[in-house]
Parts: sequence; structure tokens; C-alpha cells
Amino acid sequence: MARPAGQGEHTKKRIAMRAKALFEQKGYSAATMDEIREAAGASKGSIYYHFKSKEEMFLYILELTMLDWIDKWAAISAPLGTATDKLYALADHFASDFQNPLMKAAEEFGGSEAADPAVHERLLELTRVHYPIFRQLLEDGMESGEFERMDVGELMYIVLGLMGGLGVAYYELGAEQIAALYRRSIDILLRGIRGVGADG
Amino acid sequence: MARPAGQGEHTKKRIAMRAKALFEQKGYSAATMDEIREAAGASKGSIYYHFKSKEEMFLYILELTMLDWIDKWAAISAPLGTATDKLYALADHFASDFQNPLMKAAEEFGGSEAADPAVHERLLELTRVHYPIFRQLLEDGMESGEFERMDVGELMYIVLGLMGGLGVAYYELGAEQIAALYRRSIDILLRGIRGVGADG
DNA sequence: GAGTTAATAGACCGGATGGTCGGTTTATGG
DNA sequence: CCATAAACCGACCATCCGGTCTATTAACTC
Repeated sequence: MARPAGQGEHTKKRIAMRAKALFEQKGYSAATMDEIREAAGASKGSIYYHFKSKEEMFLYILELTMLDWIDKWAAISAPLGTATDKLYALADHFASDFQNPLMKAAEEFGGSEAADPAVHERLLELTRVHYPIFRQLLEDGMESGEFERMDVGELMYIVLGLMGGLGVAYYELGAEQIAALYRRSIDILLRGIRGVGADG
Repeated sequence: MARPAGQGEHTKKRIAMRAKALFEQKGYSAATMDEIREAAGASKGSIYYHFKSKEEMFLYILELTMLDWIDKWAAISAPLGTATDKLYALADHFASDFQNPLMKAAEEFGGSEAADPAVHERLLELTRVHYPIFRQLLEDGMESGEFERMDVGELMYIVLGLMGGLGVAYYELGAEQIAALYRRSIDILLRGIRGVGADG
């Protein structure tokens, strides 16, 4: 036995975080391993000691990011009561943490790389971890009468699409205006799906 | 003067169309010039005779696509009366013609390539050609009382985001279900922005 | 301090990719 | 015909990029 300091894990995380920033800025394929190496202040050898490949590194980063997002959401949503409140909070959470361009990189990754179907499958899985959160929220809202009863799956895709799609304004609006846009869109959505029993 | 047959233009279009298909299938960077060459049944020399670079070729294709989309929309919307009808038709047009993965490729292109700010600017310009269509439609609807009066720019981004974002379901739903999803989302949207003077 | 091994370093490689270049074909006008 | 230029061809190039390999360092045990 030797050097079980476990410092390697720290290095791995550091590399991942710097790489994440690069993936967000430049997309998957345009962020080269050499740029990552430089940004992380590590060596090629070290990087490939921790990660089998660029693909695997990206998946690792994506997983960390998604899990972190879910954790944060759990903390945010815990004290909230109504589905309506939660929906606003979810939009906010989505706008601030999720709307980041890492998802664009993931789309690019899935669209071109990942000839390996297993990799593609894992990617899809990671991309969908937040689906159940939306679905549950909408179901709860219907249950409580806040939202009109309707096809949950369909509504889930619509809300999901709305949240993801509002990112188009990313390049043209500031962070504050984006946040306002998300809230406003929820206003409209709520008026559109408000249950008969709800007031407003 | 010699060989002013103008057949070159035909070849250029052919190359562009085959390349477009490849860009849609594989994304910008993953579609290689050699694949394009093979698919187009042309030579490297011929391709670079017609296009200065891969970048320029992509921009050319994007422009053709957008202009074509606008033309088709003009034909579709001409006989339609109300803004509400037009909104449904626009969603349909968007879903069938626009939701195609060329826009994903454009995002990838803009996110990584296009270090040249001029190229990036031209890309943004092309990406936004349909903005005025949405804006005008919404303004008309407000004018006629079909839609509630509100900030047009904000609503435009919301509708735009909704349309673009619904593509998340692309990998999981069939074409018919997608179309239904678009219609359903417009149903909800309309309930959310319906003007006081409108019936429904 | 000798032995061991996790961890790091960085020179190097093979292949792919966008792009070039000199040459060839083909239609047209004189 | 023949000169001319548009259109086309394909071998070749320079570069970049993901990944490998060998060597070295540092931390731990005995």
C-alpha cells in the first residue's frame, strides 16, 4: 500500500469543474482536451488517469451537475406548500441553474458523438432526471385542484419545453429580464391550466 | 467568354441540399467535408469552387432554409383571418418545417465555431428572421382584441421559447404526437392570454 | 531507507479534417 | 478549330486532437 491520501479525488473534481466551464463556453467538441488540461492545471497523463476518455468525462460532469441540481431543488421545494408556489420556484431554479449551456453541449454530444448506443442511452437517462420532478409537481397540482385535470405527460412536455425553450432569449436579454420572463410565462401558463376550483 | 451555361448554380444548390441533410443528421462539426463531398457526388475542388469555406457553406444553407420557411409561411397565412387561426397555423408550420435539427446545428455552430464576430453576427441575424413574424402576429391579435394587451416583446419571447422548446420531445414522441403537443400548447397559451373581448 | 503504489508529468503518435493547388474537362464565341 | 474561362477533379498538405506510453514523484508501510 502506498499514497492512499485520496488526493486524487480532489484533482478529479477540479479537472471536472474546469472542464465543465469550458464545455459550457465552447460546446463539447470545440472544447479540446488540451484546453481542459491547461485550464485545469493538470497534465494529459493525470487527466487520463482519472477519466477513461473525453466522453466519459463529459458524462461524469453531466451526472454531477444533474444530481446537484436535484439536491438543490429538494432544499428549495421543501418549505413550499402549494403546487403553484412550487411551479414558480421551479421555473426560477431552472432559469438560474439549469438554463446554463451545458445542456446545449449535451445535445451536441448526443447528436454527433456517441455512436455507441450505450453511451447515447446513458446520456438520455441523465438528460431526463428532472422529468419526474415536473411530472410529480403537475400531478400534485391537479390533485389539489390548483390545475385543471388533463394528460399529465402532455402537460409535462409542454412545461418542460417552455422552460427549456425560454433560453432563446439568452443571448439578447440580461439575467434579470430572463428571470422575469420565466415568471411571466408561468403567469400565463397558470391562467391556461388553472383548475375550476382555484381562485385567481 | 466561355461556358456561361450557369450550370454551376445548379451544382451549388445540389451540394447545399445534400450538405443540409448531413448537418441535420450529424450536427455541424461532425458532418465532415468529405462526407458532404461523397453525398453530393462532387469533388473537393468543386465544393471549394462554390463555397469559400465550410462556415460559409453552412451560413448559405441556413439562409436558404430560413427564406424558404418565410415564403411558405406567407402562402399559408395569406388566407387566414384571425390571429388565433394564424397562431395555430404558425405552430404547425414551426413544428413541421422549423423544428428540424438544422437549428440545433446552428446553435452548435454559433457556440463553438464562429470565433469571427462578424460570422457570429450574421448567424444571429439569420436565426432571428422569424422574430418579426411572431411579433406582428401577436400585435395583430392584441389589436383585434383576441389577445390581452401586454408587453409584446416579452410575449414574443415566451411564444418563441415555447415553440422552440417543445422540441425536447423530439426523441421520445412521434411526429403526430409532436404536432398534437404543439396544438395543445397553443390551447393553453390562448387560455392564458385571451383578451377580455374574445369568446371561447 | 527500501519497497510499493497512487498520482502526475509530458513527449509522442496515428488518424482525421478543413483546405489548397495544379491540372483537366467542357461549353461557348470568334 | 481554337482560344477562353467557367466548372470540376482529386492528390496532397498542414494542423489539430484524442489518446497512449514511459518515466518520475510523492506518500505511505515496514
